[in-house]
Amino acid sequence: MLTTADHLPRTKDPEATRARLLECAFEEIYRHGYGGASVDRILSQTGLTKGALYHHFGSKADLAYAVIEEVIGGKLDQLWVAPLRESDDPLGALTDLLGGYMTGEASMIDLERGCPLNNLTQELANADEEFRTRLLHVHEAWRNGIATALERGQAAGTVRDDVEPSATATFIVSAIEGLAGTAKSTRDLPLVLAAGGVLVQFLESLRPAPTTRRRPRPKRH
Amino acid sequence: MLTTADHLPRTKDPEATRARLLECAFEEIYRHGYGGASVDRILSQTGLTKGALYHHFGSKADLAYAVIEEVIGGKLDQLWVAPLRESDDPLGALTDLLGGYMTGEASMIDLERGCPLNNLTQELANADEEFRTRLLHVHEAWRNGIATALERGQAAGTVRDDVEPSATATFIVSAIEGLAGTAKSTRDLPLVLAAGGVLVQFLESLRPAPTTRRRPRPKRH
Amino acid sequence: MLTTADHLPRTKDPEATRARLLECAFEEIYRHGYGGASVDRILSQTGLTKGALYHHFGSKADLAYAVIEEVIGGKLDQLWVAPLRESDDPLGALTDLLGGYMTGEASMIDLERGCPLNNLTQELANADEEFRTRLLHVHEAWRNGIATALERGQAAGTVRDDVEPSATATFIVSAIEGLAGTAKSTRDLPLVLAAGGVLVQFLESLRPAPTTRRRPRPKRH
Amino acid sequence: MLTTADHLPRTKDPEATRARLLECAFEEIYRHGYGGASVDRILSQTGLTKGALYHHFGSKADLAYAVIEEVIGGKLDQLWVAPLRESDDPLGALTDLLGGYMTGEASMIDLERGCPLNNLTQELANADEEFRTRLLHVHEAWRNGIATALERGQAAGTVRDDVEPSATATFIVSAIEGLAGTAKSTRDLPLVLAAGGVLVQFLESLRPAPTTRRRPRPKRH
DNA sequence: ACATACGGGACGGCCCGTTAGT
DNA sequence: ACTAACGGGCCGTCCCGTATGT
Repeated sequence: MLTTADHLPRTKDPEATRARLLECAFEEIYRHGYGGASVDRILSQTGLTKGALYHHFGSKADLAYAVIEEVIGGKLDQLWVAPLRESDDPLGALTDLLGGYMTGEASMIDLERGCPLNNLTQELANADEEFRTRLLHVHEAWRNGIATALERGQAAGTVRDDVEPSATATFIVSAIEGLAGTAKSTRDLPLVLAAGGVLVQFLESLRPAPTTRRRPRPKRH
Repeated sequence: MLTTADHLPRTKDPEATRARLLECAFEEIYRHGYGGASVDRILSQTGLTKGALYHHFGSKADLAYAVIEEVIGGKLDQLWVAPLRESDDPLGALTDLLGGYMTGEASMIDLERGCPLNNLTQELANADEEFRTRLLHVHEAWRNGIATALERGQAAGTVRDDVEPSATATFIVSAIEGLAGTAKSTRDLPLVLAAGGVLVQFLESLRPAPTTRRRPRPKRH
Repeated sequence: MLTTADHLPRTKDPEATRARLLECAFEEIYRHGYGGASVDRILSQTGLTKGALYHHFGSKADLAYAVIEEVIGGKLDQLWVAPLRESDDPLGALTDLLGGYMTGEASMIDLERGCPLNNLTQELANADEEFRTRLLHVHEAWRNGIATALERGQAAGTVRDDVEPSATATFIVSAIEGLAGTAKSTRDLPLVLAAGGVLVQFLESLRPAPTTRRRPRPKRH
Repeated sequence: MLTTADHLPRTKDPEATRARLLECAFEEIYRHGYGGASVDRILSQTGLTKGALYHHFGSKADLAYAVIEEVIGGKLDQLWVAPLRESDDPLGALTDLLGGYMTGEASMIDLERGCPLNNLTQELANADEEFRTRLLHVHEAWRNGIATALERGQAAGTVRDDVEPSATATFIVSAIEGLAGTAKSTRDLPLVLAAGGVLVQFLESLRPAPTTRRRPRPKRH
């Protein structure tokens, strides 16, 4: 019998259990969708059993709600919203994010499985009002993050004044989700990159026309 | 007109039976997705039984394959591809289609249920290779239709020469699908219309710069 | 239109159709048992359809009845009963048949699939009285064939007089069927041959004790 | 004896539930074969539901595997193998077993339904390799039990030395199974008893020839 | 906090047989 | 004599949730 060492994942560590359930549930739902996700499969992967799950979450739906808000919402904020908060050049920042995520590995959107947010939205938005609300909040956070950044860009002079932040942000988000869907169905990376290039061109077109003087090309770290 | 009304659902009319199955299956899948679609529900709505379905289609998957190729592919061609085939001004035609479908009733994309093609793509593209292939073909027909129209527009002088038809067509399709997804989750028609307006602006930006003379604004029927 | 040549398997040749159905049905039932036999599979192998089958046979059971009586009964008579009819030395004849069939290829009993008669008996004898009756008739024909041959052997002096023909014939048939079952489960040909050798020894033990003179070893063609 | 009668079917008694499922499944399969056995019928007889079965056994096949190994294997060992283990006179012991089981009620082989082991072997041996393996193990246990007993008999002088234990045991098992099949199809008890008498005669013929003294007729309990 | 046993329902597959038609 | 469309039912699988126990 050990005297201490009680900080390790002991048999009873509700916080860690909950986190493991959330993570595995996210993976399962990402792969198979909500309807296709199997509670038993999640359990067998976590090594837990029914009792544990239904202790932490009231139902499969409750589990999915938490996945949407905590896991997906968290990842989206970290990947797409937070980077914009610090920049005065939202268009450049978005271009960087697009470039990084489409080619890189740290993206929420992978080529084969699409965007988890988009996947769930397509599957559940019109089936269950509760789901739609939660998904909507995540979407709104995304749109608002971009819209706010665009406004800040306008204040900083890196975005044209005649750009409507809300509509444009909505369009940008829609385009990104659409590209993710295209990636998922085609699995044709060059094609998606080319289409992403068109999006970047669109973003560039939102910059103020270069004055006769110098253009205030902002820094991109 | 024939004296005997032989076009009515006679006791044995395999063609009509098949068509009814396809139509009901499309509705069911549109509403609940493929996984959530219930064969029994389709049957009870058509008034047919298992035997009939199993005679015309080997499985639920076969039924869905036919829905994708015949129903969805057919509607998409009719709504989005055919109208472009006759026009030399693809940007104007697309603008009209967007305007008509987003506000109108004849669209494949309704506000609450999204785009059936996109729905199925999100659900099945990475789960089943067979499905992905069929969905891909429909997607390609759409993209190719737009790309070809853009090329024709370039030849006719209504589209800038530096536009890459394939990448741009892919982007346009992605944006449309993305807008449909946004519509589905927000159900906020004004917001979607505004974002659609941004897409229209983008399309306009693909027109050749007006020469010193006047631009040959093409007719829009 | 041909003037003659009407003896070829024309599109309508009920006799040939019936025969094809019987043969395919035998194969299917042999492989999968009666319950596991699929009418549709039989049909697809014959190239015929439901209508043809149910024209010739009233039901799946009727088809199986005909298989039992005509196909199985026929083969059994040809393989096990007819050869005994011409011999005055049933023990020698049975030994030859055993040797030939167990090693040879012309047997009704193949190593992997067992004896079709036995298979059906095990499956159906206690489930359906109608089946039991038909199977019983075939069994009786077999037993009677051997019993009669034993009696003839007794008259000819090649079989001991204290042998009870009926009981002994029943035992012999049982042992053969049992060996077939063992073959089916073990697929161990040497083992089955060895056990068959024991049966042959048993048969030899039924010969009259050799008199002081010479034994009348009968001819085996 | 415990004060609390905890051996009664409490609300949760997985062992008893499993046993009930096995017993009912054995009966159902005995009556209808594996293919004809209905899971729902088993459930309705046990009073349990799908969930319980699926918890204890992964599938209908898994249930049948357990029936073969535990129920049939157990009964066979108890009825045919164990009694031989204590005897130095296997031929006498087998004769007793044959006599007792063929007329008695405690037999695994009843007149109408045949031997459950044989039934399953005929139905499944060539259809499913997994089944064949399990059935083979039970068969082998039976054959080995008799073969070992014959060897012990040879050592004790109750069995002729020129008897090949393995081949003879295989033949005996085959003959018993064959008789069971005959019983099933004829339902003619006198006939089967007479044929069984022939088997007994064969067994007697395996005894050593009586020496000039008297044969040490062994005790039969 | 977590495990095991179990309830109960719904779904897709498949199959046998009939009927309308040729 | 034979085809093809269709009826209608049953089966095994699987799944989510609860109840009981520790």
